Amino acid sequence: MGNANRQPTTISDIARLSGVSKRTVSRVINNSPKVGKATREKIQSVIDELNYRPNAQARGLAAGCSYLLGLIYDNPDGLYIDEVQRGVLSVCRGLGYELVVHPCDWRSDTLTSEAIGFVNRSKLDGVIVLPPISEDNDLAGAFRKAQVRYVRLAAIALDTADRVVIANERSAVAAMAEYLVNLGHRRIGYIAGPEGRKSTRERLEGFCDALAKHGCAPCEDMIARGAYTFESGIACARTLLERPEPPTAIFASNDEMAAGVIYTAQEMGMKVPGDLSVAGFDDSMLATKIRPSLTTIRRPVREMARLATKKLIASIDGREDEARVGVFLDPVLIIRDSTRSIHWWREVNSHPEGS
Amino acid sequence: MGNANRQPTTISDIARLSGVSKRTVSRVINNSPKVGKATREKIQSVIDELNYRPNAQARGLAAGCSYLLGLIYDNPDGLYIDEVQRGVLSVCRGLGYELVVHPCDWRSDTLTSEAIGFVNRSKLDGVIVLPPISEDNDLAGAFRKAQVRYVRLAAIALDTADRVVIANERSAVAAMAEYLVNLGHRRIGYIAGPEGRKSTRERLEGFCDALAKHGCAPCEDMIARGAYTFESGIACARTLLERPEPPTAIFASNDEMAAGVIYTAQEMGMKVPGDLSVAGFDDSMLATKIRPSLTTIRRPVREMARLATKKLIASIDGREDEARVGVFLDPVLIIRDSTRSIHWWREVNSHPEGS
DNA sequence: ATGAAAGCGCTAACAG
DNA sequence: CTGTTAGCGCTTTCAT
Repeated sequence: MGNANRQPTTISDIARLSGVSKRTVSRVINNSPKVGKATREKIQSVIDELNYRPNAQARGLAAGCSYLLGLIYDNPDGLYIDEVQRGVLSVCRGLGYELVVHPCDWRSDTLTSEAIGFVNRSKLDGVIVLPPISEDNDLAGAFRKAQVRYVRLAAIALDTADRVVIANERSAVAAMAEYLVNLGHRRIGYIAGPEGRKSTRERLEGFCDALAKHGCAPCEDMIARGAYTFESGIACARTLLERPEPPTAIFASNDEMAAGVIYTAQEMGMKVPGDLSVAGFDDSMLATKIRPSLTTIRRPVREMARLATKKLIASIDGREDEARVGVFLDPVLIIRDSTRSIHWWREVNSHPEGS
Repeated sequence: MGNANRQPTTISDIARLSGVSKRTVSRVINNSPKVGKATREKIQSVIDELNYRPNAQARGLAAGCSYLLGLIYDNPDGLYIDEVQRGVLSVCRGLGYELVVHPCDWRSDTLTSEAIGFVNRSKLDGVIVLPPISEDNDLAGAFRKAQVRYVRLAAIALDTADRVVIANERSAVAAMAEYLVNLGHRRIGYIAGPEGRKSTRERLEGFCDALAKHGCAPCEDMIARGAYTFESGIACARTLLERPEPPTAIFASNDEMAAGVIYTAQEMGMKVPGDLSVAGFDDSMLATKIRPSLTTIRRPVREMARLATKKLIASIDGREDEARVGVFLDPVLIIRDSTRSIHWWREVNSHPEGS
């Protein structure tokens, strides 16, 4: 009160008003243990009273860091991005980090140099990389060479434990396969994502392996290749359903395509789930807003983002051991109205007999 | 070549290697005109050769800026957020600015102090504020008092021209009203958003005024109050459709609620658009993925974000006149399959007779 | 047109 | 436990 100065408070003000040196104030700011209790409290009270906040630029310049994290992605799914950002920020809060976002073009030849430039320009302390860019090992290599800390979100183990957080999609799709088999389905269609992504293969293999394990011949001609779009879901559904022996269930590897499948089936006069069970992947906003609501798989996106951020900050702080804990997170199978037992009126026993 | 040093190049390196002082290098970096042509070229060549990039932290600390913009919002719609971010970044690119994101809680009592803290901590050069927080005049006032530059995205003119970009929602909903009237509808239901937001009122008034202008008694008992959710759309639709004289068309003030209306109508055995026309607002991803596809209104979100960013940076650069140009952007009416003439088999003449 | 020198606000040896 | 003293890399008066 009184000196309502326009100039923001600095560490020198705090030092002067507390009757100590800047060094000691600095210690309090940085939670150094080597400060007397009384001194610390005195300083803290002055800090609180003036609502002092250290200047991150100056801090960074002196300490060689920025308290800035970066988020690098080329993913058209705004909901996924938003979810990740909120997860990241939920752990940044209180740790004093801020998040700088960087959507970019996966296919650009300058992806790597741009990414490095992004990090250097703002002196980012670390970056989190989202799929599908996270699958780019060249980029990861460039980061390592440039001494840029990073953590990737992925579906498979493509880096060391301190640099990756993995949604165990293989086990998730396996659970889906089992679920469908237990519902009595034997002819099960699969709509894959675009080629070239590792997670596409991971989901497909995981699904087929699980089917095989349950005695269903791996689904060779029951596989269609989509593009993660509604329209491609329609096209693939048509292909699958026009076969002489059409599937009784279709698992599309994302919700948009699954929505396309339901639409197509209904257009063709089939009832979902009566004549055809349909399942998706993502638990997107679509899942509960189409009829029937969609059985799907939900990745713990926000949790993954939180974990990735914790790892990254642990690594920045030099707590390398902590940066290594926790890698795999399990997606969960969400059963809604688009799937049904093939003989639902008979009450199928759904206990798996093997294992 | 040769001195592949791990230390990043600094301005001093450039100065030494070019045989000039740091001051002159600084002039070149900042495009000062007062540098001899020969000197400039010499320095530039050294800069290029070493691929030197000035340290943004140091630059900011010395110059009192950060080349960082902030984005403040409390909006659950991830797609909207993502769209805005991409818009903002598309103009940041090349101007050397980065974007720091800050989702927060609208209702928190500490919203203002947190927002100011956010800006001060990272010494942001300016912030863009999204609805509904952008409607908070206390926050805006606090920003002005704290000398924080900002631009708000909004639906009404709640600030000076250099501080706001407006989607003309009033004219957009008026166009929708006109469209529905021209289809022959007279009993038109309206599902409003939650109270307390100015844009809620703006849309409602704009719609009713337009109806009145076309001779439809303003829709008093045809108005239901939703919450921008699918479920609330269902509830409101039920209310509206169970009236003795149900509407022949319903305009829901966002797509989610419109989807709920379509769902409910179909549940009740009505055909959309045969028995009931339905329209939404947002052109969300839902719009093309439900059946029938949704007639709706699309705001130029990305364009608004771009314009807001241009204004903000113009203001930062002191080009105040430039910061004032362009305020209103027009949403567009998108006609799909969920609306139809009330007498569609008769070929209604859709030319408005007034005007 | 160019340079010398004083900081921006903070951290970090290195004493004491 | 606390203070002194240099910088971090850049901008910016003020001279020349």
